[in-house]
Amino acid sequence: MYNKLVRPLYHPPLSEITVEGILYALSDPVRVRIYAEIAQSDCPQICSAFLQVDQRPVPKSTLSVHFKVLREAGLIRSERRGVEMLNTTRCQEIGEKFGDLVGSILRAYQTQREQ
Amino acid sequence: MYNKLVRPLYHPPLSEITVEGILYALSDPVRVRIYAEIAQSDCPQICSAFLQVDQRPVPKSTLSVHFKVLREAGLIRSERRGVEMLNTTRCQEIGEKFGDLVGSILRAYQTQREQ
DNA sequence: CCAATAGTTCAAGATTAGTGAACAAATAGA
DNA sequence: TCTATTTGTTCACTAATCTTGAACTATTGG
Repeated sequence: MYNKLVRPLYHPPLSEITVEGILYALSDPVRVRIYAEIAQSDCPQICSAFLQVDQRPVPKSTLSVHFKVLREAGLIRSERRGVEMLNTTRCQEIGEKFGDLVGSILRAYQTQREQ
Repeated sequence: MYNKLVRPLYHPPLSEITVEGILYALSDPVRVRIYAEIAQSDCPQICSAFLQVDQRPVPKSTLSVHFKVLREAGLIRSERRGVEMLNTTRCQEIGEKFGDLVGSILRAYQTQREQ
């Protein structure tokens, strides 16, 4: 009956995380919003928490792709719990490698939103 | 004889410069290389200085597009002098608006290149 | 089991990127 | 004033990437 397979999620090791990958992932307004929300929250966030971003609906297939981009850029870690996915940031690892890169991106977006 | 027109170059005002535009522009390895070179040089750089980037040839139509992306993201200013274009960064203006965003991106790329 | 829920995959259309060839614009030299 | 040369832009076409509805997988609760 079923013939499609859901492949296990890929999380790149720190050595494979690149600046271009991070910048690309965060150059999309919806993706930064998602990332920023996960980063500032103290508990893991599930994907479907973002079916609306900035009052706009995000189709769930699109949302799935956004999470994949963030994950494969090395920005987040996704872990299945039951029927949901728990998403957390990998900001500590990235901080070790790239210093305050991600922090200054988030601050710049914050500044932009305030204007 | 001629029927195509070269439009004047557009430089967005500071108010139109966005974080997403900057991240997108700098998420391309060739473009950051160009930008970094312009930023660290004390004299304006001409476009054709980058017909080779990282030992690889860059077609000049492609190069023209890269400069356009950097320019329209607000990262550089291009001024024609004679037959050449002089390119300089707008890092001071951007710094006023977005703090150390661009600096930390360049540092992260530098770190990456050293590994 | 079955229904419900959360997320992924696929496929098709839309959008964007890369580039060779033709062109534009400026200049230097005759 | 031509003409050749140099630098960069524009166009048009192809390739690559993005978006998203529909179908599917996976897990759980009843």
